[in-house]
Amino acid sequence: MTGGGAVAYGDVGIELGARVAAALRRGLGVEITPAEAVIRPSTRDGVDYQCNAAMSLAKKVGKPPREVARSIVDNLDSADLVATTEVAGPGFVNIRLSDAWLAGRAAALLGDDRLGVDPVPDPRRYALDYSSPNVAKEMHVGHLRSTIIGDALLRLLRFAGHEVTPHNHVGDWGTPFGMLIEHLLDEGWTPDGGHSISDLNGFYQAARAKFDADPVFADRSRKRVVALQGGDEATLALWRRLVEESSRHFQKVYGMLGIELTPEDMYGESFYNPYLDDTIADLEAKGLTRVSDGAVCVFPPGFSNREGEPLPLIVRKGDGGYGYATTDLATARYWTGERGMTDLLYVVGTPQAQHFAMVFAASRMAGYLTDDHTAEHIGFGSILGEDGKTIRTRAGGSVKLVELLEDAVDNAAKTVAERSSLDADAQAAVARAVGIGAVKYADLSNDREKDYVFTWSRMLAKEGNTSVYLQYANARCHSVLAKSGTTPAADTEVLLGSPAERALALALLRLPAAVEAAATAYAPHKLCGYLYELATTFTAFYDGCPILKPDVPAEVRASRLVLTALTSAVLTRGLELLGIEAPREL
RNA sequence: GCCCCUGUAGCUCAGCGGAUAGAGCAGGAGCCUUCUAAGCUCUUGGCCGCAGGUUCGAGUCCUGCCAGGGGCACCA
Repeated sequence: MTGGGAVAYGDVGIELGARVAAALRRGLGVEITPAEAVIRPSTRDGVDYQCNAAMSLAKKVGKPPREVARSIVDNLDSADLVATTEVAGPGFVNIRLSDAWLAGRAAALLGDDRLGVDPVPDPRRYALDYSSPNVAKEMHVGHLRSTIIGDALLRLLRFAGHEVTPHNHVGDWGTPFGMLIEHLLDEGWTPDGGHSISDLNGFYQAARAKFDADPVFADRSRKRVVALQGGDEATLALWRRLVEESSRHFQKVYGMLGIELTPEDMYGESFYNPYLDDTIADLEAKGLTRVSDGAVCVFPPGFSNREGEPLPLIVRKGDGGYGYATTDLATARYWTGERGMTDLLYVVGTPQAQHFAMVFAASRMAGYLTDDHTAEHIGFGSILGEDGKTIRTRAGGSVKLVELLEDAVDNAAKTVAERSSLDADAQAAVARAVGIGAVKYADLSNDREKDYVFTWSRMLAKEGNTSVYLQYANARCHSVLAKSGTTPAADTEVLLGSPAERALALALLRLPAAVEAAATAYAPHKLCGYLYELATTFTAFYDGCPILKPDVPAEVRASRLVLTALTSAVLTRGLELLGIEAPREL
């Protein structure tokens, strides 16, 4: 018996939970789900998993917790996978898996592309909003977290078995474009191209400066906004050039970061422009709007302003223009209505929490979100400098993403040059993998909702819980595998003769639980934590269990090579889910 | 004033209502004629902000307080 139904591998905890649930049904006539069996990995010596269900069930069943635990143990039909059980403390059931089952389960992972992770039985259709840079502005550290976290979630959710459509809510519309286009014309641009902007920030700042200093220019700019929004073709042509120019910059950054977003994923503010009037008309038709201080508003219940009065979501401003609330409502309506998505995710900083709460509330009032939909603001904290304040350059400006990434790669290159014996090209590739990986891992390994302090020393750290540690462990795997001159065969028997081997097999089987935890909580750091544990477990194995030494028996050597190959496969897959490269050699 | 988030080792952080709260960094002591020392082993270091409550059991849930951050009508 290896689990029930379609579940071929899955999570060991769920498997054990199912056995415990059966035992409770058999022994005490109690019905619980496998999850309610509260199976947790144990940190105690000689114990692999513990079941904590007995204590909470005691009252319901009317028996002392230890007696419930005793009943679980006595009725457990698990001779195939459990070696020993014991009732301990107030009513814990300590479980040690059988070596044979563990070995068999580990061996079965070889050649399994999904490494034991079953696709979710109930796939959802996600629309995932992330990155969201602004046209005509260089990407800065403020965009880093949304981009990295969003991309990791895209990979994680897809691997978990969901359908995910990313959409990049680029800031490509609004009043600033009047001045930007006028400035473009002053610079001699034509709609036909042949121009480029080497310094997007400089371009924006120059336009801004002229707007502030020159009333004539400011006036032209305002007229240009009207022309743009009125659909003037010549103006639109220039606007498109500006968007293209910026898009080139975004793609450069995405390329450096290894982000999967493409120009096809761009659903900028302008995209929703044609939907805005209709959305407002729809809200009005449903009687959800009220004019307040000249603005058309929706008042979702439960929100109040400084004076304790109802807080509006402004759908049409007093001057007739649209705010971001309008766009966000149209966005929700579009992705659920026209694209049939079931779950909307927005990877946007936590300061926007109230805004999204209001947009979701209004979307439910309008029926854009129903009981069949979920909408979630995937908030994240700010990146702080070492002074605990929002990170800035010494000059007080925002830190450019390109420069930050180049610094990270340069720094990695120095270390690579000191330690690597690879040729120059390969070293450059490794430096990119290590440098970019370090930036991403430093971000992803923290709980995304909290602010995190950015320090170069930690971001570029080569020790401890870092991406390099994982990459290094993986490279060691590949090194051994290459030296072995063989490829572990799928039917190789896995032998767990030492605690280190056993611990490694156990760790390898925990990928499904890690993926599930990370995907359901939209929390990549949970996967990071697991991968780091796996890597430390492997390193202990690597340290204590010779693989290729001459005195190692052939069957032990073959088994250890399987464990090594599996470790590499899990690390590589895990890093891929985080969007981090796993070079075969460092 | 109201709402949201955060407070865990010197620092940066994990911690799923469960047993003696874990990592990394920094500090201390060791380990390379041996598969990658970007590594390993050992070690020092905790009134989990404070006070109550719920629970068989609370860092975790509830209430109050303190401290820090953020948000609170036409910028997104």
